[in-house]
Amino acid sequence: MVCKKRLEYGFNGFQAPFIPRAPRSVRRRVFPKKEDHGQVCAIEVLASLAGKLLQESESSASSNASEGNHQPASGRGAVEQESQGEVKPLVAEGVHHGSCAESAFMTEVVSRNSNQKYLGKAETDAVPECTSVTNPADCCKKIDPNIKPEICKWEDQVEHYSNRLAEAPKNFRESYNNSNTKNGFKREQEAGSSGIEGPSLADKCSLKDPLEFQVNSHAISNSASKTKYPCCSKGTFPNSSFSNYVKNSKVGFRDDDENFIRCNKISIKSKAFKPPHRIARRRIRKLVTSKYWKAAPKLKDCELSRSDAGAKPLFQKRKARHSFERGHYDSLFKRRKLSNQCSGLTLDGGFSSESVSNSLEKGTDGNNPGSSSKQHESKDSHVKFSIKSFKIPELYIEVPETATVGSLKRTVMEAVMAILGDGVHVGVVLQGKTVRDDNRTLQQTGLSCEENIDTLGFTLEPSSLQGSPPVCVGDPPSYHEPSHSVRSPRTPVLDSGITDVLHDSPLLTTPSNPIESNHESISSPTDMMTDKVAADSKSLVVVPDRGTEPLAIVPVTQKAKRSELVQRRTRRPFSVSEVEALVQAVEELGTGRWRDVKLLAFENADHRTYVDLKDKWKTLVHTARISPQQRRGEPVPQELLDRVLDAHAFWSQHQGKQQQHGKHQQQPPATPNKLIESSAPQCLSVGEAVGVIQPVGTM
DNA sequence: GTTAGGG
DNA sequence: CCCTAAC
Repeated sequence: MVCKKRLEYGFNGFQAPFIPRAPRSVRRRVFPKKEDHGQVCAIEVLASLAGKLLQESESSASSNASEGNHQPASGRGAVEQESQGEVKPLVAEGVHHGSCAESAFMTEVVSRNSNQKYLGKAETDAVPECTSVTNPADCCKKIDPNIKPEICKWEDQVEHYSNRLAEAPKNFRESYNNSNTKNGFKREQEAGSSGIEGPSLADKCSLKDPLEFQVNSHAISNSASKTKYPCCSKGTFPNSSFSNYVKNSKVGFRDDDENFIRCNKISIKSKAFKPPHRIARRRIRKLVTSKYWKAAPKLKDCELSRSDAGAKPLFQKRKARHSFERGHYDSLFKRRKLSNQCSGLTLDGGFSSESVSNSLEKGTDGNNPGSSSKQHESKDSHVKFSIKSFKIPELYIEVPETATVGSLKRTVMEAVMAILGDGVHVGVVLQGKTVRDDNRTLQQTGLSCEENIDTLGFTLEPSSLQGSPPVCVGDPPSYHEPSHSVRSPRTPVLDSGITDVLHDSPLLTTPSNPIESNHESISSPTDMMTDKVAADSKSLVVVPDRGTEPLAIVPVTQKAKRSELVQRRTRRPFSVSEVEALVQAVEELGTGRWRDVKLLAFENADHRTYVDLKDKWKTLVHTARISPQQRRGEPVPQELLDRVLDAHAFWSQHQGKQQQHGKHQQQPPATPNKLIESSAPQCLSVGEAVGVIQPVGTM
């Protein structure tokens, strides 16, 4: 009996005050091509709001509120939901995650110019754009009509730069290296002169100014990663407001500054573009200090801006990295996988969470914190809902007694993300029945009458639920990335999924964009959620041990293990120049000295470990041996492959490991002719070799 | 911490 | 790329 005693937790739901925004990688799956925007935003709006409320009112009484359990309503932050989402979709989509809901909310509220109280804190955190508009109503007016055209332009722009990026990744690197830190590919130039590179790097460089590039790329990255479009036209914000915006460092939409870059051609140092959302996250970061936090964001940052050239901070702590992205894939996979395996459901069918209770409020705000939702019929016939939180009910997890709290958190997080991973829709339940007709008005539905308040509930429904089996929490086999073929071959730097995002976006059709910058949004949801779970322990209910009951639970030990080991690094195909450098280094140092190879040719490419180089060499050798037709990925010049074979043959037959003997060149069967020409005197001692090469790329 | 090799 | 065994 290896079975350890396990603790089962009935996850009666937890509050999700923050926007459980899934990482892009997931989001793209979550909202693929569908017209989900409206719904998505609805969730975010609601969730965001809930967050606000939660923050303001410490009331925790609602934790386990189940259907019908309504409590006094909070005085602030009611989400106004019009008959049918009007402004919401577009506006919200134009905003960037974290602030999405808020801003959407704000916009809506402001636009209506009513019920200031609803602004509450959100107001200050929300973005200023709309406030810069004299007449709030105008804001929305301007937004809607302009979005389309803006999108188009934006698209063009994105594509434009995307193409430029795609065609000159090395140029960028060079530019970057030349103008910035010492980072870079030491032997880039050397490689370029080897003839393998073809046209000189400089020639191909179409970017005159590195700065410009950075700014632009930044803009691109933002847009690309978001797959969203500007919420306001350039005409919406005067420059002044922009500068203010920057100065004040308010939480806001990144789109805004991007808009300015794009529309007004303002040349600002990239520094000025510290993503507002990052600022926004600050407060979150204060609350959540997870290891995931520290690692992921920075990592991404670097990867994005520095391409594959030396990026110091990269991969320093591989183990510590937690790419939410991957985790999501895992979750997704898990979910799908499990849904087929588990007979017992972990999630209450349909995931319908009566996590949102509600209450109706009359003419005035009750100001009673603690309610999950409130309904209010105001004079202007607006029904107001205040949803304090959504809960995910019926989530069962099981962990060993010896599991750590951290693993518990992760387990819960994974379970939750598995659920949210595919995207959720908001469902409305009235009197126990799901209201499916989206076209009915609240009035028609009976959502405007007090009598029904007690029986009104919002649910989170997996977008892909439709008749799908229940979701289970478990630990599926390791996740495998989709084959590369699925991905755009033009995504050289990161395959973070942006490509897919773009593809999936009904609004942006840019083929690909190697840049991504939405890092911080990647891990935050996780942490927030996990953190929340921990904090709101009330939502965790220990479920009596059910013994043999097949709850489809998987030992957390494995899960934990997986979670902690983080996920795969983003794949980063070697560029030809890198291969060239690798080949040359190996020619000089031989195989078996990967660390030296690394130091020699990839010292500044922190994302390439010596193991990577070794592996690459391995694949290179393999590639060189197979027919060109069987090769995939960026074609490696035959010349290089030849050199690979030569060098490999040479070193493999010369105890390559310690070419120390200095005499190993004594008639190497495959005397690497090229090896000789290539600059690597076979008799060169390590020291010499290094001495010769080291200086080359130093700069 | 490095290497070598299997996965 | 990851993971591990074996230095």
